[in-house]
Amino acid sequence: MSQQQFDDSVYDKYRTVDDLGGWRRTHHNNQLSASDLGAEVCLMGWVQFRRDHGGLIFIDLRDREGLTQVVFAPEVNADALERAHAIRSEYVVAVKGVVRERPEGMANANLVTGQIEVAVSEWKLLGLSDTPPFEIEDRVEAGEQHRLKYRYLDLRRPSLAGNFILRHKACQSVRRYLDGQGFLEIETPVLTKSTPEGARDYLVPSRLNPGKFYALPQSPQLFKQLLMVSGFDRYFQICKCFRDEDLRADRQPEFSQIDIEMSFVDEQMVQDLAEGLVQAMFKETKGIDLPAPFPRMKYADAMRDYGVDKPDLRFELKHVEVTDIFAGSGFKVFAASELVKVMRVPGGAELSRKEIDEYTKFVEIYGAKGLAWIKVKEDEWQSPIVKFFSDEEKAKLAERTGCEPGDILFFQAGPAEVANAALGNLRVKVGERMGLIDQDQYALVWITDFPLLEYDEDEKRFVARHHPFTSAQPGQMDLIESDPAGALARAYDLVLNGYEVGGGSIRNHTRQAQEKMFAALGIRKEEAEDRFGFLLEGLKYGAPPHGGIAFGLDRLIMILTGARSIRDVMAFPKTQKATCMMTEAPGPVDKKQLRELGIRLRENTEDKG
RNA sequence: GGAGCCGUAGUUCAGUCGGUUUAGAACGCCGGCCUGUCACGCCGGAGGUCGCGAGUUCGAGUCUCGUCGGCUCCGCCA
Repeated sequence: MSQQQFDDSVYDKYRTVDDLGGWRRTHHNNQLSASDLGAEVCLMGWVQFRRDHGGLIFIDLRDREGLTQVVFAPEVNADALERAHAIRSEYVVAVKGVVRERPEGMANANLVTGQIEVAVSEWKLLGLSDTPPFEIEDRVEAGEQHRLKYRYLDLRRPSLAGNFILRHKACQSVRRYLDGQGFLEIETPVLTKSTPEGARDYLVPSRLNPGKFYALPQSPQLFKQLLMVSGFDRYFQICKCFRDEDLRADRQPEFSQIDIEMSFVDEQMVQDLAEGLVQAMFKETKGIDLPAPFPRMKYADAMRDYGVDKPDLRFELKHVEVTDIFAGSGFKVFAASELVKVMRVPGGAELSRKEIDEYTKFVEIYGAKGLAWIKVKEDEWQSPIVKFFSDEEKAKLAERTGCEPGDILFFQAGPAEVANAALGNLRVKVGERMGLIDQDQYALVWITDFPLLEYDEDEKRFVARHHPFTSAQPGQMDLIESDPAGALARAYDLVLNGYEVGGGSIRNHTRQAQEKMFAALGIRKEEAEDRFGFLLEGLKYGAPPHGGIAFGLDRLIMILTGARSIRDVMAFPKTQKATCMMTEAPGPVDKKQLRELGIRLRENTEDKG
């Protein structure tokens, strides 16, 4: 018999109750201390551990707050002890008893309640439990497959439960802070209109309008802008957003956003507000005082120094551009490249050949052809490529990088996009390897001055880098036509430890500017009217200058809790194939439902009913 | 759309070059003993479609192909 079994008779035998019988819980399991000695208390919770000594039984009783040891002793109630032999892991019990000090030397320093125990005078079995499919403990991590199928059990683990307690506190701090700043919390529709520009939409068929579909919002962007036209002045919402794209450790198809929009503001005002919000969140969840203002970095500088637009500033390892040094070099690989960058890693000469080979494989993921390197030794440069360099090139390289014996230099050469991505991501990997990352540090930075547009090779047109409602920087509106790639946006991202945790912009608040933007994106007038007509219409009637920001709540909580995945801060997350292991969503639907919606499935598509 | 890692007892894993018995360990589970444990301890026990399907081979947990599932990443994510 692998699983413990029980039937209805167990309820009778151990006197399971159907209700509380008037019992009232007096404390959570983290609350009792030496100051409660002698108090008569009633605790309820789940059985974490049972230590049955025959004549004496200890149970660690768990609830979401913590553990308390309760003891069944014959001198207190022999009958209660006798019945307690049947208690098993995860049974739900209620106990009544007196708080008493543990015997001399028996305190448990690992437990908040370790000074005391509750001597059980009476207890009730409130619920039985099968043996759980995995042990509900922080020490043992079950496979994700099991954890997601039995998510409600996984959520009992203190570390995971703690993530949600922190998440709750963070949300409350946001609401308190924004309320104090004069914001109104207003809800926007979840059933809305598909505006296929950007991510794929989740579609919802309309029964009353056969052949037509709602879309779930990728963000409440247009609604919040129109709330500014309404005159609400300052709006926020903690809302679900939906994007039908592939998943990552930090990306789920439905996720939560702290969505903010403000009227009569510029970039500085939105950023000031955002900094105050993040400060409040850190203070109230972790007790951390973040210094403000957060540093600013231009997009172009981030790309130049770090190769990515979301640099992890907990450590240095800046890139150095050396394209010019090798412009006419005899080393053709470098000479012919659009961009040549070097990353000096202090002390990196200790890296083994095996590690360098792994890094080479790593950068190939980003399209790099290879990974050139130089180990700087006292009297020589050890490297497979240095023999191709002239003395002048070597001298300039040494001067530009400031390299010293014991360092390693990593090179990337190629198209700028590839070289940046490869060396930028390698930077993080090497930073971890060299122990440069302080896990307790929170490095925030605003990335500003993004390009407004970028060329999309697949669509053969320019697309908005942020979104099409972002305004161009003052005086740059005309660039949209003359030099689309050169125009800068009034957009800003907030980056925390290498994660984009927020992004926003000042919007186009005139119809003219917005129409010009659509034109630059190759969206015809009729098309713009069809898709965004309600926005353009709204902008006709006195739209105030406005802008805002949206924070990725899940990512923020992930970083605050130190979770490795966004899934660990979402109660019921989806798998990489966007399915739910617990409910088995998405699932087939009845033919009747489809008929009502006017939808017919392809012959080979699975259905039922 | 693509690349990589993984799938063996309820769970977490080990399983060497394809060959030694009945595929192991730990935890959990079941039974017994136990009055100061706290991941209690001691004794005993049960528990396996090696994800699934083909193939190679005298012989497959191990090799090959396919397939399903989980994870990480590239593309994608205004």
